[in-house]
Amino acid sequence: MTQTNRKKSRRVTIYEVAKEADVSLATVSRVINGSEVVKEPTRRKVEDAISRLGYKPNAIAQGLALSKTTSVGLIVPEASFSYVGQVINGLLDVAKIYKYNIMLHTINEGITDVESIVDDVIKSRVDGVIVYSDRITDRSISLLRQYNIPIVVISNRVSSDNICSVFVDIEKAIYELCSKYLSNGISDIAVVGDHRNINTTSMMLEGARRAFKEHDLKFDNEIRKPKNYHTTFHYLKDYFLDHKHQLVIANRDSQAMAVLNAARENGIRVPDEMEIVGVIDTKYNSMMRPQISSFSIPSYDLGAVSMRLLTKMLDAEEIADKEKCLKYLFTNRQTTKIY
Amino acid sequence: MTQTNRKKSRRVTIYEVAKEADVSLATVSRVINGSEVVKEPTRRKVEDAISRLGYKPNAIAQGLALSKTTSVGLIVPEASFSYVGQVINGLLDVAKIYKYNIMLHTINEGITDVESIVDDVIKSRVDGVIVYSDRITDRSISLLRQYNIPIVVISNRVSSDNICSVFVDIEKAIYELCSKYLSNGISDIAVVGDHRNINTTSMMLEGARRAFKEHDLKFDNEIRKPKNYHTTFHYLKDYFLDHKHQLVIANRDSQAMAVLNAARENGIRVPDEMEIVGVIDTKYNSMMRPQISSFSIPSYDLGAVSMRLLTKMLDAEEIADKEKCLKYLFTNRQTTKIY
DNA sequence: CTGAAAGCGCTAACAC
DNA sequence: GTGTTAGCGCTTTCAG
Repeated sequence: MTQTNRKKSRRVTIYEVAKEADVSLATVSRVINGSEVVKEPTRRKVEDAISRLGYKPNAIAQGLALSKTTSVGLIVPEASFSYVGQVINGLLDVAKIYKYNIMLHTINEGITDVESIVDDVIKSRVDGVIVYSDRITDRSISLLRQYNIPIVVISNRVSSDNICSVFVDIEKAIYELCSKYLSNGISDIAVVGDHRNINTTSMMLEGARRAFKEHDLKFDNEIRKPKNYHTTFHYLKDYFLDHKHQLVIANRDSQAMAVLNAARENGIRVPDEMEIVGVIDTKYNSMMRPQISSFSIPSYDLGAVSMRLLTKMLDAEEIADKEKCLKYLFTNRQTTKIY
Repeated sequence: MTQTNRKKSRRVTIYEVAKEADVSLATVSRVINGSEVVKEPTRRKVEDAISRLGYKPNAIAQGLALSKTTSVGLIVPEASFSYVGQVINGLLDVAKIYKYNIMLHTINEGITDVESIVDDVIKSRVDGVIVYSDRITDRSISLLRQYNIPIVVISNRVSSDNICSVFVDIEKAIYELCSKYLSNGISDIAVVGDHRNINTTSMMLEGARRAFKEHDLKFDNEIRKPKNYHTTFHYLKDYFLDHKHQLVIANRDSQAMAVLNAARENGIRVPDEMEIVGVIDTKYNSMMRPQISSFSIPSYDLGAVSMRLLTKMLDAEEIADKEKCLKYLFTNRQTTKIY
């Protein structure tokens, strides 16, 4: 680090570099943008000046000049970070590769209304937006679209002019699961509703209904329960007093855990008397005893693929498939006996 | 929404608003910045034009003009999002209030070196930075400081010219815990090392050592184990074959769970034969059976307080205490009998 | 109270 | 190859 001590604070600009290197600012610009036309000696002079001065291009000024910020907005639901975290990790890794920055926004029900987030997003002039929300309001999407900004929606199947989506076919997952159980003569199946993810819940229910219908049965075992773990747990403890399903399907890991704990504390043996399957897989599933069987939604990939898709949209590349459906697996652990 | 349909894409600028309202752009600027000096009728004209055109100020241009972006950089370690998520939530809520945007960066060991992140941060010209990392390199901090950008460090006690920090006194927490146990005649205490958080680990060890020293004992029971849950779990299962501590203290929730599972699967009764305490508390602690006793580090507050502190630094307000130590609590659950 | 004009730091034609 | 210059959209003196 042989950096001259500049006086307090003053950020060094392209002008100063130009003067230091005794060239015009255009040349400096060419160098920092890797233009091929600069002659080698000139380039060296400039690069020397840059490192001598510790110059870093001002992305804001670049953004203004290019009408391009190389940053994308990310909107995620608050709180449920253990799962969303994986999505974000995938997203950031890819963003890094393509040199995009991420502006993070969270939706917390009630407190931050979506409108105000969309407002911030628009003002910040990001090049694109990735929304991970179970229930995007058409309202906010259309607001975003008015500004003609490319959007990728995660976990919701939608697409149109400037919108792509990446998701997992939960309906099919649950359909297959239920079918398998029904074929084995097990038909007392319940699905735990997830208020924070209404859309996912309804996909789960649809999958169950379809499977039941094919077996000439009717599915109507949605356990509608309160919001978070504690209330869910207590609700279920009560509920299981007079409901003993053979299979219970839950969305998030914490819900599956609540089911498991409530069942066992009511003396219901898992998996002998009741089997449990989670949809979302986090590391906690295998830390429980018994370990909870679950689908493994590829959360990291959900993020990575979304970001990659967005970069394509931003480069105006041709997109073969605007609705990308990712594969899931089923991981059989200790709360199931049939699989 | 009575918004005229503008042609594709063209973002409306302050000039267009000015023309539409038949005033100068300076006046429009005054209006959007809430300047008091604009006469009411003029203001109305402008506001009408703004909503008619659906104008949103370009934050990038504002940023350039003001040399101020109203956005802050956030640097967090990758992955461990279930805990970090809470910190981020707190941070975002406060950021929202003070109208700051967050640019999210993650450090993933090996892949993204800190230098390149610092580089991005500087280029993006954020007004300030919040770093949540157990082990900030002095190198990167000093780089940031060269650019004279205010920094808040979470979970590490540091402060200087442009740096503040917010943390929890883990050393004291462990000291108190150990003291209590030692006073009760329990001295076979072990601390599980956390490779991802070396600094935290060393604070834990120091606390233990101090307590032991006061009882004229010497502490040297650090369980040095591999990185993630699975290997930790297997390592511990082996380890517990010939080590049966009376109290085991672990940092993250997943580690405490690994300890619990490994112990029980080796036939060690918890808490009768072995007690377990976690440092970080997440909802998963109380989903385990037995529920894991732990300190509750106020993660949300860690984020919220940090952001608030940063806003003060950015407003050049006087900061009474540059090193903010947050309170913790101990939550007694089912893996301890003494507390 | 409002308008004109000079930047903020950089890019991209367009000259030379 | 390299320099000149006109913006990108907004804020802020400084006049009037």
